[in-house]
Amino acid sequence: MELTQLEYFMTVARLEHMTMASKALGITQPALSHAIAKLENEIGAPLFERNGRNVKLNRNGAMFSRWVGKALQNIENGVKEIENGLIRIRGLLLYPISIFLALT
Amino acid sequence: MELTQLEYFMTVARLEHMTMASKALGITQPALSHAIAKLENEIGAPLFERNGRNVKLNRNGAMFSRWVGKALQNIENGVKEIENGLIRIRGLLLYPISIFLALT
DNA sequence: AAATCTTACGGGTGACGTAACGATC
DNA sequence: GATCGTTACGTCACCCGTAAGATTT
Repeated sequence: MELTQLEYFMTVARLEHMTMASKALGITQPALSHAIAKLENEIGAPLFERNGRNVKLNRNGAMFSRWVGKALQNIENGVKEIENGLIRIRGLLLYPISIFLALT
Repeated sequence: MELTQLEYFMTVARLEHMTMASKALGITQPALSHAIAKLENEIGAPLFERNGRNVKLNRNGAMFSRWVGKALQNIENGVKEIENGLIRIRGLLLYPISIFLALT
């Protein structure tokens, strides 16, 4: 299980449509279909209901998406916190002067 | 950024030692070193302090590890919830009877 | 010199794209 | 028959392992 898979999963979950999700993600739809199938395989249970025309989260998928949403949010927060803590001067990432002084 | 990278990161953060972490993860140490460097590159800032002899989380790494820990926990919870909600009969994953009855 | 991390480089696996198929309305 | 999802298959990128280099004690 990898983060790309999980982002694919969240996009399909939100749009409930493989083709549209694949376009939103910038990959082809077979690739997306395959990735979702692989994820379901790894989890050991299907996450969507297929009725031939569209896809929709089933009970497991709904539960899982809540946790995955939190996980992706946490990672995003972590990255943001680092980005906010640094300042960029002439292409170099440096600590703000205030923090630098506090550390020395 | 991928989940494997993040698990590598957490292991190195915990053990503060590339070689031991690589053994714990079952990969070679150059591979781990490379993976960590790649992660730091993607984030845009170093996450560890190197003093030639060992590695230790720096300020950014410490912040980031807190968020990543939460994220990995979230994903683990999601998988667990699915596993606990299902019962396995003759190789098939099925809802427990109680849930099945509640839905019908 | 021993231990540790980093850089260089080559090979095998897997993700993705194109094509063909299946199914539903 | 049009639209959408799945399966088949080949290619290219990337991860990892082996080897060599750099650095600290």
